[in-house]
Amino acid sequence: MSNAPFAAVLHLLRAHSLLEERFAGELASIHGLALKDALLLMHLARAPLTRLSRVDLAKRLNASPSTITRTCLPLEKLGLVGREDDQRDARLSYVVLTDAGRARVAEAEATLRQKSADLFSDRWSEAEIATLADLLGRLTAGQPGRLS
Amino acid sequence: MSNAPFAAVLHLLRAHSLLEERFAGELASIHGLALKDALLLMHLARAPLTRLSRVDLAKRLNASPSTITRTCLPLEKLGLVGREDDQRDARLSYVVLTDAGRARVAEAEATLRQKSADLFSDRWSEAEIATLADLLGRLTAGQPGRLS
DNA sequence: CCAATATTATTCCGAATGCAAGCATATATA
DNA sequence: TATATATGCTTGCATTCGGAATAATATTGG
Repeated sequence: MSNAPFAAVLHLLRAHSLLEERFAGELASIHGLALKDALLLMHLARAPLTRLSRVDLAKRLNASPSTITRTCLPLEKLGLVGREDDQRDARLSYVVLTDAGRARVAEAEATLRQKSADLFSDRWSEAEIATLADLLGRLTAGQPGRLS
Repeated sequence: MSNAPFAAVLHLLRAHSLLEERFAGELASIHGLALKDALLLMHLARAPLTRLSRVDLAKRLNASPSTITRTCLPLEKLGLVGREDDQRDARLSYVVLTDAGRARVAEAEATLRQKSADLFSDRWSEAEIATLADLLGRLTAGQPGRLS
């Protein structure tokens, strides 16, 4: 039996811890956003009309609807997202990115890009990074919530 | 500017969500262990004398010492781990794997290996899986808490 | 048209976590 | 030796999260 799948999973779990440690702090101190906040805003920024329903956000973020509700509350107070009711379905209330939110997520994303680059700055060739991105992308192919 | 580092990070975050979703449920229902419990036991199983101090466990699991204390409590009640005081340093209290813990972690690890293999059962060559494991391993090289 | 079911969002509650504080012990320094 | 500092662990507190229950609305099937 091959050991590679198990090793890949264990290393992925460890790498995730590393990312949280390296990214969360600076993202919060510079932009006032938790990593999950930034990901939420990034999903909005990439959505048509820069808005999504809460269940849609929940699926993309692998979170429960209650988490989305609570996560959005502070973002609303900060004026980064707003609410829009659907004309045809009174149950839906979209989370929509405001202009301030658009600006903030652009800044946060720039920081994330920079820190992502830093992560590979040592002993990584461009081809290796691309291979890693490709393989990880295949792992989540067909999943909702792809964020490119 | 290359987009590969950012794509790799985003895909890694997504892949981690996928793992949690696919692994946590079955691991809990079959073995009565959360994923973090299993990882803790696996670290113990690989340690000399199958025991580690709590701060050591905290570093390896990227958790706070208080989390380790509280995580170990139920495992103690289940008889999977025990306590051992250090002869020379009265501050230390090792978490040591019991025989029951050794058996349980072996079962859980077998399940994890199987589910890891399942994760790549479609459209993945052995070489690709090995490459992914290798690249992820390089990402966490030099970090504490490597688990192979 | 009406009843049954499904969907969306929110709130409540229990579980898990980190930080800060506190306690006990060990090490370093004067 | 005596004091100051560092280390290991635990506990209290605040925060975050998911699941269940709830409420409002929509859809489906008779």
